[in-house]
Amino acid sequence: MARAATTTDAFNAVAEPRRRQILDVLTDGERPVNDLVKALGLAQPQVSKHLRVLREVGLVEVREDGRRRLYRLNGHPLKDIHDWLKGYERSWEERFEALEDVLEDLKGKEQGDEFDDE
Amino acid sequence: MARAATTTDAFNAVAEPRRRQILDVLTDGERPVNDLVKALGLAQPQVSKHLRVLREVGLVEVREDGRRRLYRLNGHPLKDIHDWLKGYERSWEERFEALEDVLEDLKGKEQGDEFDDE
DNA sequence: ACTATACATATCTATATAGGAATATGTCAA
DNA sequence: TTGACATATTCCTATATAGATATGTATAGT
Repeated sequence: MARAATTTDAFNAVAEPRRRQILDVLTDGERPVNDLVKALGLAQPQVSKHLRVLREVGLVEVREDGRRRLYRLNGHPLKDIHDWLKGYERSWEERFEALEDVLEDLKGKEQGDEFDDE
Repeated sequence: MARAATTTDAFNAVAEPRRRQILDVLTDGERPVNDLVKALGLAQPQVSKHLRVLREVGLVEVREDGRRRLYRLNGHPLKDIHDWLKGYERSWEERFEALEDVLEDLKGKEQGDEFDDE
């Protein structure tokens, strides 16, 4: 199998830095493609393609305005990532590692047989 | 160019669901590879490869214990993702879209010329 | 010395990129 | 209607997967 498609979910979509940049710009509000092209310093077709990916995972929405298309942010899909990270917030906070070490000692050296029921 | 390597950063590493699963299991503490294999229901070589990716981005650390290798979580690299998401938390909260619509109206219909200085 | 166990690595294959370049589509303006 | 402008799509290519399979390496037990 190959890697999951970038359009699979928000996780895959925002793994690409350019796409995060696009979302960052859209934080300030609706923008036409041309603004994004200028902001990213990338060629227009590439920006359009990134926008397609973002659209497919629902991270942006489009609105037509004459010959321009105004893109706007929709953060909802990002909630999945945020929710997943919830369980890890402790793991990068100060003193977490020290705490872990203490727990480790208390627990009594070794383990790792919790799944041996097969 | 191709897609960025999975080992580029935490964003790319955790885009793969299996790797998130591995981290989830490690939340409960250090585990030997075999436990992860059983927990994921995946073949051992695949698990080892996922662990390699996680090791390369610093999301896990290893400790030798006889013929086993005990893997433990290191959440630090996840902070980058969390930090990036900080700027978006408002965007998925209740009533955000309604708020946006109001702001849009107040602002006066169209815009999109903030980058025309070229 | 054997053999089983635990884990890593190498090899193969199909697939989906990201960017570049060219082109298509649609809209506005004179 | 002709042309400039805004955006999307198509085609091309190099590359890195994820899983499957086979094999390598080290440690433990007898």
